[in-house]
Amino acid sequence: MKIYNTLTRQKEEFVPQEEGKVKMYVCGPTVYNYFHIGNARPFVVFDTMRKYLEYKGFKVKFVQNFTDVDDKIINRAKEEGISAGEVSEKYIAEYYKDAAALNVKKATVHPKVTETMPDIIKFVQDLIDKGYAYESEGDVYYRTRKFEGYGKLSGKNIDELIMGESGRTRNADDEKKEDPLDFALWKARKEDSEIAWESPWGMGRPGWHIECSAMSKKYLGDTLDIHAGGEDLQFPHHENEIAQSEAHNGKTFANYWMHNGYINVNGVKMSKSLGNFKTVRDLLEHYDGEVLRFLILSGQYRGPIDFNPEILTQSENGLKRMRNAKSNLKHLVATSTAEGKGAGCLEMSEEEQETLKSFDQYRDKFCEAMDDDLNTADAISAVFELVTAINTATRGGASKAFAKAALDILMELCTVLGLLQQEIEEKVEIDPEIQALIDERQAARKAKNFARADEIRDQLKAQGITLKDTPQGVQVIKD
RNA sequence: GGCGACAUAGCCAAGUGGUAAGGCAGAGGUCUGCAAAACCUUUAUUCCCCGGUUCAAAUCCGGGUGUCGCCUCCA
Repeated sequence: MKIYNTLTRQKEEFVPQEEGKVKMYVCGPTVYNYFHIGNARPFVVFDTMRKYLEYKGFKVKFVQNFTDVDDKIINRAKEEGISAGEVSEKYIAEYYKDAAALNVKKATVHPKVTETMPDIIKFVQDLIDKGYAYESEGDVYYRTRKFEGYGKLSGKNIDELIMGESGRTRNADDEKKEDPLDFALWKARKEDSEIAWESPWGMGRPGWHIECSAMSKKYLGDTLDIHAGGEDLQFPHHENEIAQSEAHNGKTFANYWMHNGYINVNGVKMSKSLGNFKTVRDLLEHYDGEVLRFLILSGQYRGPIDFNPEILTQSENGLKRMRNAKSNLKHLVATSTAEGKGAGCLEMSEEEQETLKSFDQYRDKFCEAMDDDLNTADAISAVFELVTAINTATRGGASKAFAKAALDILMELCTVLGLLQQEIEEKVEIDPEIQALIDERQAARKAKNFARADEIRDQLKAQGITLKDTPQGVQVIKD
C-alpha cells in the first residue's frame, strides 16, 4: 500500500516497523463542545484507514486521544458554572455518541491528558535535563532553535517564522521566553480556582503539544508507524511534537505523516472560530450518520470538500442505491427457497457461478484504489460497479446461494468503508397486525381492487414501512 | 512577506503520457395494475488560460489567472 507522506511530500510504499503490525496515532478532539462535520473528517478518514489495514490483515494498535485539559474547556466550565472535569466528561460521552452514528470504531486506546499527567511531567523534566527546555516563572518552554530540523514537516524556515508583514504575532508570554519561537510545555496556574497539577515547577498544567508526545509514547513507544490528523495541525502542533519527541527519545517520531484536507463552506474553511460550522449532532437530525460518512469518503481525503446542502442530498441518494442493492439481495435470500438450481432455488446455476467469479474484479479494483493512498472515491466507484453487476445479474431473480454470495462480497467491501452497517430491514413481518394488512393488500390486488391495495400501501408508508411488489413477492422495508 | 494546496460536465468526483471512471440530477425507453426498485440508451471532441516538449498531454515543463490554506486556538 502506498501512503502520501507529508514529511517527504510524496507517495511511499507503506512498510511498518514490525511486520503485520501497525502503530497508529491520530490527534483527537479537545472536548469542550460537540464536534462539527469538519472535525469528523479525520475521525472518519483514519477510521477507514484503520479498517482497511485490518482488512489487509494488519494488527492495528490505534490510539486517539482526548484533550481534556485546555483553556477552552476551562472557559466553558466558567461559563456553565461547572468544573472542567464535568465539561470534558460530558463531551467525551457526546463524542462517542456521534462517532458511533458515523460508524467510527472506538480506538484501541483513548487516552486522556488528565490520566497521563505523571508521564507528561516526566517528559517535560527529561527535556529540561537534556537542555531542550527551561523553566521560567513557573512555565516551562521548549528551546525551539536547539532542535535541528525544526520545520521539516511543515516546510517552514525557522528564520522566516518571525518575519513578514502578516507573520507571527508576538504574545504576552513572549516576555518570559528566551526566544519568541519557544513554545510552552507547561503553564503555571493563573488563578487558584483553575484546574492544576503539582509539578517540579509549581502548580500548573501541560501545554497542548506535549500531551500528544507523552500519550503516544506511553501507548505506542518511541516511533509510530503512522501519525495522522487534520492539515491545520501540521504547524505548529505536529512540528512541535516532532521536536519534543525526537529530542526526548533520540529516534524518529513517526515514519508516515498523513493529513486530511478541510471541509469548507462557500470555499472557506469550516472552523469553530469562524462560526461557520455544522455540528454532526445537528446534521444527524436530518441525515443518517452513514450519509455523512459517505459524503466524507466520496472524495480523496487530502482534497477539500465544499460543504453544502446539495452534496448532502447527492450523498443520500448515492448511498440509497447501495442500500437498495443490499435489501434486494436480502429479499432474494429470504424468498429463494425452492429445491434445485437457479432463480428462486437454493443452489447456484452454472451461469451464476460464472457471474460470481467475475465479481472478483470489483474487489481487485477496490483494493487497488485503497492501496493507492486510500483513494476512497475510486473505491466507492468500484462498489457502484459491483452494485450494477449484481443488479443486472439478479434482475430476473436469483438462487439463494448466489444472492447470499453477492451479499457477502458487497458487505465485505462496504464494511471496510464503514457503510451499510445499519440494518434497515427489520423483522416487521413479525408484527401480526402489519402482516394482516399486507395479506389483505395481496388479496385485494389479486381481486384487482387496486384502490384498497394502494390505500393499505399508503397507510403503511405513513408508518415508515415501504412495500415493494417484486416478482419474488412483497418486499418490506422499514425506514 | 514566506511556504503550500487546488482548478475535470448542471452538481459531486476519479484519472499523473496513449486518446475522459463512477455517483447525483435531467431526458428517452423496458418492466409494473400503479408505485417502488432495477435494467438499457442518452448528457464533457474535452479537462482554468497561453506557450513548449512529444508520434501522443487533463496528465510533463515554462508563464499567467482565479480560489483557498498555513505562518495565531483550530480536524
